[in-house]
Amino acid sequence: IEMAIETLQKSDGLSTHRSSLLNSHLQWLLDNYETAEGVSLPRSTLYNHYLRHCQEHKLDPVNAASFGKLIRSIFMGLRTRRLGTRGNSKYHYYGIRVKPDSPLNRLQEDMQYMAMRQQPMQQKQRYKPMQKVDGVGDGFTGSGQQTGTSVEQTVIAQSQHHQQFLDASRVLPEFGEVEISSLPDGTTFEDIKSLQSLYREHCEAILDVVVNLQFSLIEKLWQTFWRYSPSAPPDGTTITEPSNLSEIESRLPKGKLITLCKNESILKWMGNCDHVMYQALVEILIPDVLRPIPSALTQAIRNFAKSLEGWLSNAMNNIPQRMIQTKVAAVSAFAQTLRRYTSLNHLAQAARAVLQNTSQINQMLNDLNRVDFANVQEQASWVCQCDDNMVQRLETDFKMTLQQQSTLEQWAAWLDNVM
Amino acid sequence: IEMAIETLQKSDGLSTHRSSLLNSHLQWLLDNYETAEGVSLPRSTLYNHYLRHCQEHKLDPVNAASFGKLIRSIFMGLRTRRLGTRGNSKYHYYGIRVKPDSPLNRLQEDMQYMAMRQQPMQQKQRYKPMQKVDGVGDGFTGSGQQTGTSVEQTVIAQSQHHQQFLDASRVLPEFGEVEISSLPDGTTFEDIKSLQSLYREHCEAILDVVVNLQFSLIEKLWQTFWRYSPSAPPDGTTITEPSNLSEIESRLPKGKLITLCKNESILKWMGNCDHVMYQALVEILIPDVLRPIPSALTQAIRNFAKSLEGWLSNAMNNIPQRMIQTKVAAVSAFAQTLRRYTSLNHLAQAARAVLQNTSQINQMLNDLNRVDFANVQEQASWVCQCDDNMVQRLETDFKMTLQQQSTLEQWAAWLDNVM
DNA sequence: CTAGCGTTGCCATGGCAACTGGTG
DNA sequence: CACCAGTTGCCATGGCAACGCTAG
Repeated sequence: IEMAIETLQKSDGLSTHRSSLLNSHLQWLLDNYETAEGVSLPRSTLYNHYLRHCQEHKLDPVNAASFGKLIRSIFMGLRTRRLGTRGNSKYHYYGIRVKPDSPLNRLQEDMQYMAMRQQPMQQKQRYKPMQKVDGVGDGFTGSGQQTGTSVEQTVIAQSQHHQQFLDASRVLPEFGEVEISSLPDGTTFEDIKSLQSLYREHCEAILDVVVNLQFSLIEKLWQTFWRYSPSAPPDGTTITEPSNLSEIESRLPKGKLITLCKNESILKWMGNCDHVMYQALVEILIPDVLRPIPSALTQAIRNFAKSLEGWLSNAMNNIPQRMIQTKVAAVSAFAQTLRRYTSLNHLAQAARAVLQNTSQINQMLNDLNRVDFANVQEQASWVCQCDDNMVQRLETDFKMTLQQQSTLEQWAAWLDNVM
Repeated sequence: IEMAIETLQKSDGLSTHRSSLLNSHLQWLLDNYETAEGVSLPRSTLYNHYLRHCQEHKLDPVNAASFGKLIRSIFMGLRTRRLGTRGNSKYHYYGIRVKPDSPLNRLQEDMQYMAMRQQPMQQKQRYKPMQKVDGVGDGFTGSGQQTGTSVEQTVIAQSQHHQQFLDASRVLPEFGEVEISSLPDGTTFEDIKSLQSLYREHCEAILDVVVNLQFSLIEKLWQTFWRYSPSAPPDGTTITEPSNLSEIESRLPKGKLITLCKNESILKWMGNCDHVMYQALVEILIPDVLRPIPSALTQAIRNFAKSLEGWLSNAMNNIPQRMIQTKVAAVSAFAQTLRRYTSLNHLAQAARAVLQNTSQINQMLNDLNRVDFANVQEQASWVCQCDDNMVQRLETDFKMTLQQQSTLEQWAAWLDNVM
């Protein structure tokens, strides 16, 4: 609103000679961001958006520090905060947000990752608590404040955009049948059939929400399936999903479920199912340990992993111990795997950075020596007794050494050899 | 003086429970540094001193930022400056210096380097301008201000400390004889002998000052040898070294020197001598391209290299062109080599840092996985169908992969193989 | 007068330690 | 109450650009 004034003032005061460049950046910033109280945006996010914008428009970007100056000169009164879990704090601009109608809202950094995964979105309406999109980001968006970029929001915006289908029933391998020796007392073969299909659908629903990264919905799914009834109903539990619950209850009453849970064969079968499902989930969340994963997603996954065990054991509070133990053990292993994979992924990214750095330094070295070689050839007569031919051989040799990603020690050996 | 107050106040206000630690650091700081106007100290120097002090006293050091707090709480009113040549600026504390009587004055950071080079010091009094130690740091201590750490000062303090001998005549290889076909007009065989021995001594003197890193003295040496007489004597040239000059003049008059300089054989011979000498100098300055060299020394060497050509051509202003050209070409090549080697050294250090970083990350990875393997073995039954044996084999395999400094790609292959 | 260079202001980012609010 | 974890103040370091001086 009143920023137009600042804008003009700024662009007049500073640019004049390179106004085209600055104005382009400026316009883009004004088009996509606005001041807003109480919200913050990670600096890196903003800067990355800017870098992408520059790349797309073939502008050469300024560095982060200068970009910071620009931002602060446009959006006055920005404060700085450092948010994130302990030891992972990131710098944020506090007092700015992406404009609600900005294309950046659907082109978040996670997009590239989600796009690489071929498998968005579109949930089948199954036994899933109906929940508003903007009511979800409750427990796992970092430390819980509005950072302006919730993974779930992003992803969901995307799913609405892409409208692609992913059929959980196709992704999730078959579960196999219960191999039961004798029916438990008071149950029929039909009940077992019901359990099988119900559990299959339950697992597909879980897979659905995981595909959509709506991790927090899992808790509700579990509670629904395991007929969770809080020992002391805390507040007005607005009868959540009566339809789903009653449908489930009609297909397999809670009593029978509990009976079946005590059966050894059922236990074994469900363990196998979980195994299959969790493997599928890992595949979905981290299809390739080496592929970069946006840190927001990593964080979300780790928080997810942290919550899993608690959710499950809580949801199953009325189920026989044996079953709880089996399933909680499985989910713990799953959580552990998620933690391990995200750690590995993180390390892989770090390692990649370091290696690229190495390459860059080698490249520098190479360049430096290339430049020098002209000179070396002049000096050849006095530096050593070698002729130009020799020097060129050396050069080739050197390049080869570089290309094979030589370690410093190999390089030392090479130098020793030469000098 | 009035800092004792600050001291007590500080140590009372802050420490109380870990007073021993703080007081130790504090006492050391107060013993070795004092506020002083108009001088600055590189922060890294100060911090390195501190680190050494901690190492020697088995105290665990605080990080640079916290150390900064400490310093500023003790020496009030420190300002910060960034000094150094363009692109090489370093942060300094402005308003503090090493106490004149502090042992740090003779134990500067360069010591470790000088100690590694086995070859200090003790100059033979040859045709070298007598110069006071504290009058030397004129042209190459960075940007010339008093940074409190002149390489030359350091080195000389050291030489006085070590009192070791290095005989330039032993380090410098033999020069060989002049192979002359016919004596130039007006010269005798004796003159040639004189030139040979004079030049040999001259070169040994050069080697001496280079060993002592007193680079700025070289100019005077050249001027003396080449009978430099400024076209317009600028100011009261207080008859510098009349003894040396007159001795040289008596052994080989300037006229004969000039005559000899026109002789092709002499030219060739002197070129060879220079070649030998410069190689020796390179050996002395940079005996091992891969060994870390303190940045102050690198900088000094580079400045030295920058000055060389100018000094020589200026000193030889009364000498025949042909000789000047030959010798200036040689010294240029020498300067170029110095530049190249210092660059290489710098890059080597950078590369080493990067590689160590890589190793560290690999180490982390290794640790992480080691921790995990206990867990993995529990999970083995469900994560995959492999038994513990298999897991252990994997672990070994993984370690091997790490040890061979695998690149990320190799590592990727390994992971692919496993997962 | 211009080009080069040291210096410095402003911004970024990151570590540590102190503070603080929620939790067993 | 102790403890944990997010937040923030203070300091470090480093890049870029603007400023001012000096030498050609």
